[in-house]
Amino acid sequence: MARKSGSNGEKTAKELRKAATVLFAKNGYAAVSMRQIAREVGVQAGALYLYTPDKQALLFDLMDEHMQDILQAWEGRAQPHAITPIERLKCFVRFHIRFHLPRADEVFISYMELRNLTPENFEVIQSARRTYEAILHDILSDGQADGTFKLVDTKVATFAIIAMLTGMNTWYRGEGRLSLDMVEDIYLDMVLSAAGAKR
Amino acid sequence: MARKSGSNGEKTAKELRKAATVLFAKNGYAAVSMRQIAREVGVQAGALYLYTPDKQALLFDLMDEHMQDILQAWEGRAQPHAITPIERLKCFVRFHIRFHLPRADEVFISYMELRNLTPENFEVIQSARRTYEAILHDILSDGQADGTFKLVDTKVATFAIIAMLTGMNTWYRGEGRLSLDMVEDIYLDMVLSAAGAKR
DNA sequence: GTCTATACGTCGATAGAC
DNA sequence: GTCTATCGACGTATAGAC
Repeated sequence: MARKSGSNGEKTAKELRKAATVLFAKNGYAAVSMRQIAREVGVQAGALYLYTPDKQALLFDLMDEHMQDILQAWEGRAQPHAITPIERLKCFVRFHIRFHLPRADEVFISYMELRNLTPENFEVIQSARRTYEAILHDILSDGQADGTFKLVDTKVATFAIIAMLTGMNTWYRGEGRLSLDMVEDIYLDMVLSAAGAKR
Repeated sequence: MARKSGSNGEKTAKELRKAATVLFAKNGYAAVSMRQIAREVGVQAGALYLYTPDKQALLFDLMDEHMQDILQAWEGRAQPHAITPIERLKCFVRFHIRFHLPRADEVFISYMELRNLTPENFEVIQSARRTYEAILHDILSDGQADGTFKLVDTKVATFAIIAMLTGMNTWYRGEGRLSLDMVEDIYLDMVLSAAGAKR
């Protein structure tokens, strides 16, 4: 990375976020130093403090932005109001996969670095996560009520389905034998079956 | 923790492993210092190096022992040879849940601290994990072959089911509204349905 | 906006007394 | 088997020059 000169504030701010995301995901928040991040950005460590009050705020901002992005992306998705629970569930599964897969680093951080947040910051992120889980839970509850789904417990099913879907990030790489469309169909099939819906 | 005097080697060794497990799980390997661990054990930091050559070996030993424990527990489980794929799958799900739930710290470490292993140590742990995943994959393949299961892809299903089951560790606490037996039944139901098996 | 220099603490690991 | 003392490196964060 070459040194910069002159005014680069906006660009540096963006590069800082990107470098921190990559390094935190790869090595973990606690194992990454501000000096490492600065080296990646191409500035000295002290200059980073023009863009973040401290390292903790940097982590929190990355996680908070990620959670806000998810919720906003869901609100503004293409299909605003599917009719049946089964269509809504399909819509959710596709959304989850398509949103999470291209953001492997952000997803990884948001799951792995929860324990490195201060209690106050932790609560904010957890609250956003609960909001997201509630989206799926509402779908399952509605489908359960009208007989579309046959679940023993909708709350457990919410956790199970999200864990199953997010787990894809740990193994899927675009270069493998399966295209994104194929994987999407495979997970759709398993989720609908797990929910007790006929296909 | 009270100070010790006299010969306590064996006891200290065990306490070291326990303290490291708890602290690594709670705060992360990189964020925990040898001094913290020593304080928990009740000795000075230097004394820890009688029991481990360095911090990395300590992490690896914990993870390796955990993986070996899983594999040995599976080999020596009560039901040595179930007949049908469906019974074998039920057996696996019950085993996974019953083994992982009481070992929340070890499971957490084994998933979260992979990136803090040296490449050589990482390969050892990954190999053990693949061995474990192959157990489930064999069951799914056999059931697929004889028509018991209806899966689009048994490899993806292996990842999906393990992620779903292990995800339980992130939310289940014994004090909630659901007993272990109930949760086991809920997950059994979802796994069998996801595999396309009739109940 | 970025640099250099630095304060000050803590880290992993070792040496040698007991 | 454990202690105290210590080494050299590195951590976050700040101050002040340019």
